[in-house]
Amino acid sequence: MISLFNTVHLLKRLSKDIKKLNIKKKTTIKDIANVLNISAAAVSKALHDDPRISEKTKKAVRQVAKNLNYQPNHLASALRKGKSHLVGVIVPRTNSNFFSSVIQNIEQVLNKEGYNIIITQSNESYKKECGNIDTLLFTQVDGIIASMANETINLEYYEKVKAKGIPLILFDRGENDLNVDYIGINDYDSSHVIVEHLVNQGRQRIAHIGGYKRTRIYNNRIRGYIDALKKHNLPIEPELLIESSLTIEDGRKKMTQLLKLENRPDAIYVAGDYAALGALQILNENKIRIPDDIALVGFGDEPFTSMVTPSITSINQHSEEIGKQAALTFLSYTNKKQIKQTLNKIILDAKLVVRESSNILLKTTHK
Amino acid sequence: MISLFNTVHLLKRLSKDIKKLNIKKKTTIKDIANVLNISAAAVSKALHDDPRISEKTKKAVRQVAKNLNYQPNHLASALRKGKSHLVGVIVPRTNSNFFSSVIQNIEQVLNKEGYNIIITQSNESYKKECGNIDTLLFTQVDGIIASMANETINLEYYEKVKAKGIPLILFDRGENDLNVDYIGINDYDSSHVIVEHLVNQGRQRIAHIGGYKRTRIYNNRIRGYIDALKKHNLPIEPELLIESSLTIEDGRKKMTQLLKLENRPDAIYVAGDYAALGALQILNENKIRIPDDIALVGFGDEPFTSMVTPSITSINQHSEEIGKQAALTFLSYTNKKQIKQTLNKIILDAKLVVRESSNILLKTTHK
DNA sequence: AAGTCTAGGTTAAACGTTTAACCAAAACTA
DNA sequence: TAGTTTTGGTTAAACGTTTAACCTAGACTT
Repeated sequence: MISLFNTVHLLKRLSKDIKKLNIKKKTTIKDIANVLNISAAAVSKALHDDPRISEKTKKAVRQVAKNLNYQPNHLASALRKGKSHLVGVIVPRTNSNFFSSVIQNIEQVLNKEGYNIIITQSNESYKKECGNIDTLLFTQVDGIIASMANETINLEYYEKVKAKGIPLILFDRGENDLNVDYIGINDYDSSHVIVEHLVNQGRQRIAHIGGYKRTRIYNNRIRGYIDALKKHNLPIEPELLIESSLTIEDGRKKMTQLLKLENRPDAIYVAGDYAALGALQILNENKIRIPDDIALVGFGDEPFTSMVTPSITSINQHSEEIGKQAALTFLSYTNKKQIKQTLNKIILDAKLVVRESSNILLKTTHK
Repeated sequence: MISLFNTVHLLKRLSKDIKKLNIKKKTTIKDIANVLNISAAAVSKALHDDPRISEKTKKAVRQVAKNLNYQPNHLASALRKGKSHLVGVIVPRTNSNFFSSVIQNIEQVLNKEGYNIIITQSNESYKKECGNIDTLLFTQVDGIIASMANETINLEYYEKVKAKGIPLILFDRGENDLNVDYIGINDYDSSHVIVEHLVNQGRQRIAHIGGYKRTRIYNNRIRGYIDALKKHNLPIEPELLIESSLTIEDGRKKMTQLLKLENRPDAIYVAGDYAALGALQILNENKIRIPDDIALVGFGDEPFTSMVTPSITSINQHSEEIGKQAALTFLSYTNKKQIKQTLNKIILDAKLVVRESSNILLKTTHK
């Protein structure tokens, strides 16, 4: 009996020892503690520069940590502290200069503070977006920075995030009803700037291919367009105001539609660069001179606006600034223990980048 | 004395109770256990469909979990199991159709298996890339899928990943020396396909604006270009083979350089779409007819290749397939306990997408 | 000399799961 | 009927940190 017991016991010990030898276990705080003959707690404190640990010990700990190639186990500390130091980011797609630039800037700011980001794409689908939110909550992110899908109307899922008590920050595509922080550009004013520019170029019949009215930002652009026309005493004609999904294809379709009008516009303001590109293609294909016959203005300042012929005038949305501000807004919550969203709307002024498609002087110039 | 003790004790209890009441603590496995009067372990097993738990109990557990809105704490299970279920992805930038599409497909495949991805960008900088790797290792990712920066020559950091014993999978930009899995297209063959196409179009002097020779994929494209010329008995002239950083600007520069030649080429094969765009701009600005005077072929099938005038023939790199295969390759390691990278190179055949810039017949056609 | 600080730690519990090892009762076996 | 399986769990330890609470030796007071 004893012998059997001993054998079993021995085997157990043996397997444990083998494990120790074979699998190069990652070094932990305990390993450091063992080497220095102090407690693990002391090591933890030393690494966090706690005032109750002597400078001598701290130095020793740091040295041994380096020697053993110690990498703190982020999961353990996250579990203990109840914070994952992960921030979720939801965008319609990364494959757009605007979003990828925003993300890059969010990352830059957050990395400095020890946060990492998890990027997810909604592909403009509400369903996918809900899935993204679930995934992020499951991963225990400490906050979510999002730009909503075009489709999203139901805010239930976002309320869920708020209910969890983790900070939620929206940018570009947001909703006032949610009562959370928002960073974006002044869409209403941008329309004014564009109309003003076109009027200065001598245009009188300005059409607008806008986004979905139900999406707040596009609605603002439409309102801005209308008010700006009023301001300049230009007629507001329903046939010149078209709602679009703003894809390339739809841009082509809506432009074709405008060309069929008896009284054609002499300028088109498109609420998105991709649709503006579609419009440009149709104009080119129909040998309509840009901007001589019809001027064209897009929105978003996507890189391709300067690549196509003629290059397209567009609105720069300050993606860098938006990303930075979004990250900073998140960080402003991390200190406070009691999370209480105090509304914080940051509205940036957009910048018009004038290119060939709306400026006759630029047309003939070639670098 | 007793009274003081009691007071202190009471205060402690009180504060604990207040905490319980006030802060809506997330429901844990224990809460479910309490409700059902079973052990936490049983709940855990029930949720994982362990055969040793009765169907009745499982149902009850699932029901209570739902009622209490239970969300498993990913950090805790990750800590316990030693896996974070996070996969790191490193790309030069997300702001390119190729990479963003690869990422999207990686995500799709991994999400299904319960993995999330952390995307980081190197911006083609070796230094940033090292930082990315450190960050990912710190976050305890279970694996890394990467496409290396142009700059990267020193493989020390990647060796570090291998040393940690976590799977490393490279795509597009990889290095044979690392001896890890790789998924990419056949660059050498792609060059053959392109040259073949141009020869079929009657071209005799084919130039190549290539990438850096030290980067394996660009080197392969160059070798393919040379061998294909040989195969068709076309002369190999050093002045027609140019090394470039493949940015738009450099594309412009190198194209300008080619136009200065006494004996101009009648076709240009550019190893990247952005540089091809730069070349296109120069050709357009110089009123050189494309493809009549000079045909143009790019590489990468970026969306803008079909947006510009004329549209640019290019090579589609199967980003979807690359992403999927990379994810699947990672997953193939997650089952095995002993991680032993068994070389697994997946080389896909690329597809030539012929557009106006290299096909006279298409030139006049408009959809 | 007795009391009080202070420096520099130590101890032990906790974060929420998972899992190896154990166990009691019921059901089967021969 | 005694022994063996099976069923359906339970217990307790472990993952690596953090942190509140405690401790001790020496220095400082008065």
